[in-house]
Amino acid sequence: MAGKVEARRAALREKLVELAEAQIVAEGLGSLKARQLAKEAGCALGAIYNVFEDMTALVLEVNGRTFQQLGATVRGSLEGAEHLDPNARLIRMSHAYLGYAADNTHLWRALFDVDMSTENAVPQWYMQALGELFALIAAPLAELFPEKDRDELSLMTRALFSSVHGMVLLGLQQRISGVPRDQIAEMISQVLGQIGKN
Amino acid sequence: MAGKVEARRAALREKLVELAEAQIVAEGLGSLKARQLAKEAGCALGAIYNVFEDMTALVLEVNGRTFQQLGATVRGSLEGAEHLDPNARLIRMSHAYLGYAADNTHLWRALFDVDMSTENAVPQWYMQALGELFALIAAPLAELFPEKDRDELSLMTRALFSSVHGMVLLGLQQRISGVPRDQIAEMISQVLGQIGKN
DNA sequence: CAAACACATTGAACGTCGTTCATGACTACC
DNA sequence: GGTAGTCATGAACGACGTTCAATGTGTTTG
Repeated sequence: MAGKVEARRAALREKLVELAEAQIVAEGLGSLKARQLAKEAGCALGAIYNVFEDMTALVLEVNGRTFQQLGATVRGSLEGAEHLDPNARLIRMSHAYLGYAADNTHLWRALFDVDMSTENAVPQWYMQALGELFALIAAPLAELFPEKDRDELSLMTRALFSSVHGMVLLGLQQRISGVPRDQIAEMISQVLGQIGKN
Repeated sequence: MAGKVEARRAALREKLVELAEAQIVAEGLGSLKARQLAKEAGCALGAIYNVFEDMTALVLEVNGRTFQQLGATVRGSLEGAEHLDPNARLIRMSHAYLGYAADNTHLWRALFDVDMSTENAVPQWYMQALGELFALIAAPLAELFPEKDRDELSLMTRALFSSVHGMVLLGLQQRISGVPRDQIAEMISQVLGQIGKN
C-alpha cells in the first residue's frame, strides 16, 4: 500500500487544477477563491496548501496549460501555410493569437494578471514557452530582414509580439478601445502588412 | 459660517488624493490601503467614505490627474516639431508616451490596473481624455493616408496606439519581455517607421 | 446668547480573503 | 496488532474594504 498518500495528493492536485481552470474560464481569475475551490473539490481548505505552495502556484499551473494551448494554436496556424510569404505568415500567427485570446479571454488574461511580484523567480517554463513563441515569430522575420543580425531580430520579434499583444489586449477590453473581433484582426493586418515593405 | 463643513471636506478630499498619489508613486496601486491612508491623513477610517464613494473612486481621481499629465507630455512632444514629417511626429509622440510611462511607471500602470468591473460607467472624462490622445495620433495619420476615410483612420489610430502601448507595457515589465528603455524606443521606431511606406 | 435640532464624524464591528498550525486521524512499518 | 511518524483538518489569525450605531460638532432658531 505504499504511495497511497502520494496518489491521493496527485489526484487532488489534478482535481484542483481542473476546477480552478473551470472557474477561471467561467468567471475570471478574480473569482477564484480558496474556500469555494475546496468545497467543490470536497477537500479541506488547508488541503490546498498541502499540494500547492499558495494560490499563486495553483494559478501558475493553470497558466502552464494555457500556455501550451496557446502555443499549439499559434503553431497550428502555420500548418499548410509554409508556402505563404513571411508577411502573410506573421499575420496568420497574429490572427491565431487573437483567436485564442478572444475565445479564451479569461484564461489568456490570467497569463498576465497573475501576481508575480513576490515570487522573484518567474518559472523557467514560463520563459521557455515564451521563447518558443518568439522563435515562431523570428523565423519569418529572418526571411524578411536577412541583413539583420541575431540581436536586431530578437528586438524586432519582441516588438511585433508586443504590438500584436497590445492590439489584442486593448481591443478585447471594453474600457479603452473595445472593438469587434474582425476589426482587431484588421488592425493587425494593417500594422503587420507594412512590416518589411520598403 | 455656512460652508464650513464643505470646506473641510474639500480639504480632506484634496489631501487624500495627494497622499494616495504619493503612495501609488512610491509603491504602486497595490500598496494603497484605506487604513494607512487614513492614518497619514490624520482622519478616521470612515472619513474616506464621506468624501469618496469607495477606494476605486479615489484612485480614479488620481488617474484623472495622471491622464492630464500624460496628455500634456505627449502634446508637448510636438512643440517645435510641426515641420517634421508625419511619421517622425508619430514616433516623437510615442517616445513621449514611453518616457512618461517609464518615468511614472506606477501612476501609469494605475490607469489600466484600476478595477472597473463593477462600475459599469467608465467616467466620461476617461473616454474624453483618451479621445484627445487619439486625436493627436489621428492628425499625422490623416496626412500619411489622405485616401482613408474617418472610420479607417479611427481604426488605424487605435491600432497604432495599442501597438505602442503593448511595446511599452511588455517592455517595461520584467516578466515577459523586459528590456532597457533605449531598446523600447528602438522597437517603437522600427515598427512605426514602416507605417505609410509603400 | 443659549438651546435644540440636524447632520457630519468616528472607529469598532462585519464579512471576506489567503494563509497557518495545533489537533486528531490515518498510514506504514515492525 | 500495535506503535511511531506523517498527513489532513478546519478553526483561528491578520489584513482587507466597507458599514453604521453612537458620538460629537456645526447650524439654526427662539
